[in-house]
Amino acid sequence: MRDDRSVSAAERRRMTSDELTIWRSLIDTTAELRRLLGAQLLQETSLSPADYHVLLALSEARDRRLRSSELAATIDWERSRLSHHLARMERRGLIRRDDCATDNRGAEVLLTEEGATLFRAATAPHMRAVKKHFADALTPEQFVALADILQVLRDHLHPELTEKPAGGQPS
Amino acid sequence: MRDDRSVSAAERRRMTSDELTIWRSLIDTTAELRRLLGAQLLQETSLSPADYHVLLALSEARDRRLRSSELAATIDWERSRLSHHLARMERRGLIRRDDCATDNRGAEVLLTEEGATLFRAATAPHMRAVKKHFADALTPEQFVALADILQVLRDHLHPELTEKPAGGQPS
DNA sequence: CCGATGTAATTGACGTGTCAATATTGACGC
DNA sequence: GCGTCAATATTGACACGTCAATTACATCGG
Repeated sequence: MRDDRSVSAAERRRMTSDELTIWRSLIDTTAELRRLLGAQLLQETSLSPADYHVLLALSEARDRRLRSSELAATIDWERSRLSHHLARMERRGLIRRDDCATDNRGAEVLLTEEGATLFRAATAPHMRAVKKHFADALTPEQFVALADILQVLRDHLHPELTEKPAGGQPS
Repeated sequence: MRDDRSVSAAERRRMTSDELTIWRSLIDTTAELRRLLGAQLLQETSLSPADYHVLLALSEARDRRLRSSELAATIDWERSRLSHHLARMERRGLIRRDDCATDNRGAEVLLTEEGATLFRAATAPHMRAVKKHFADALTPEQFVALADILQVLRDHLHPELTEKPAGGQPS
């Protein structure tokens, strides 16, 4: 019903300077939010946002351990990036890498006690910071609008993943 | 009239899991957009987003030259970051650094012919890419809503810069 | 069993960003 | 002029990210 808007009309026009301004504002504002929250996280917990992301995935995994490639898939990182980062985290004692029992190529990444403790201690302050600098600024209506906008942007980026509106709702 | 919303009510509640989801979606989606457009820019023009940002500021400057610190202020970068990046750009012949005539401490950064040419060639493809992956996805109403949301977020980040709404409403 | 092919994970090189030192020079008071 | 302090710009050390090899093992056809 609105599927064809993005591929038929409005394709030939140039981008408005207003639209460009909003694009830059989006990039700049999100960058500033990331910097602010990242710096605060690092200062209060000695964990970088990347550390936090890895620890979050590990702490939610069964037995707090994951194959390296599953971890990469979970947080949508390139393997190489993860390898480098795990090396740094291992040096700091946040995680450990064991040889995998069922596949001698593989490694299993697991949370150390220190990693788990640091992550637990980081969660609440980080949530508070996100609330303070992001969530507290917006009205409920704005949250709805933003969620809608982000959904549209993601669908536009991944047209192949967009569900056909033909079938019914899952329960 | 709505100034006190952010400092009085709603301060004690915890953040909703919906709000957290939207936060993560905002960070992830903007990151993906940056990555996609950055990769495309780099591939088509051999300019990184950072290069582009620097060249944009320089090409809009009087005589296509700026004091290093003014350039840093214009694009809101730390001086050190700019120094490092200018060194890399100078190595590639995109810019040059001359001693400043009026202040022997300073340096003036200026666009080379090659830098100017590359930047001109990069502009149109980059605009097209932003339009394709961002602007074409949103309705006019969504642009308005997004601009509003970003304004609120920026005001929330910089309360000191927010104009007093003392005067009457604009029409 | 063996060789070709594929997959898991790591490594090295290099561009990028931040922070904490540096020089070096201007500006100001005396 | 001279000492002090601030401003300009750079540098070095290191964390982070990407890309292109590389290593080591699994898998499969024969």
